[in-house]
Amino acid sequence: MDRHAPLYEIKANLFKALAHPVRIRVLELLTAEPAGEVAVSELLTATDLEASHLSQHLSVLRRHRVVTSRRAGSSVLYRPAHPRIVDLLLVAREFLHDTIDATQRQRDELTELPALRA
Amino acid sequence: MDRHAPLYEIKANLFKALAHPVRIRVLELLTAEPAGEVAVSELLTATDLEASHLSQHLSVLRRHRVVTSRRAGSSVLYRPAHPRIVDLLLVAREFLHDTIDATQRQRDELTELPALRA
DNA sequence: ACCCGATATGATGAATTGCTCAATCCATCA
DNA sequence: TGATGGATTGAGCAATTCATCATATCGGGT
Repeated sequence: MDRHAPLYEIKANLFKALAHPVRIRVLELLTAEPAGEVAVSELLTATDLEASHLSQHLSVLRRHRVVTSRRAGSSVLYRPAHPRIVDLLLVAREFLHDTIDATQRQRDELTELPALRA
Repeated sequence: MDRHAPLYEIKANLFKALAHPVRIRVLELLTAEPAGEVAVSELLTATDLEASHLSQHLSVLRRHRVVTSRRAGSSVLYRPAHPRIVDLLLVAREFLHDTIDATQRQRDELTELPALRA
């Protein structure tokens, strides 16, 4: 991969790997599963994507070692490659929760004050 | 921003905001500072970028509420907008630490075994 | 061996993002 | 107010990433 690049570049690449709605969706499906493993076929029905399209995103996640896969007969099972990946999603969620709340409050104030003036 | 999009899309956008080496570098400078605040001028000398270039990246970080800024006289100070942002970088670092270690070991094995055969 | 369902890869044009340069804004100080 | 240093914004082109389609691979069953 890019192991010989400066650390901030490697880190940026990791975030790049996560920077797509389909890939986030896949990761959330993987982390939601108690078994920890999900078959491509399940991802396919859950996301309603074209097979090759999903496969390309899975390939990105694999290339960045965010997930690992193993064959089980004719199907392929994916799982998060490391517990920290799950953590990243959780921390992101906490951040967004607080941030969206704050901007919501801000918006509420903005839409409320003019009303009081009327 | 994009508050009315599905959550996985919002999350992807957050990671997009982090998905660039310059922005990672800036965030690391911000989180390294015990004062918690760093002036644009300092970022400028630390990163050795063109002012407008840095400014564009700061703008991305602001737009996604990853950092906040305030004016102090003629200069502008930036800081991480939320403790979770710092956490994201730390978790990413842990993940990369483990992952790079693992691939390094793998590579070592690969380069070692052929040698033994000779 | 052949076929079939499941998954992965490769190539192409479309869309997004990043970089460079010029222009603008904003605060300070003379 | 005019000039100056610090920071931001906007426009145009280059580079990257995405979606779609066609093709290829891999296992399992016949």
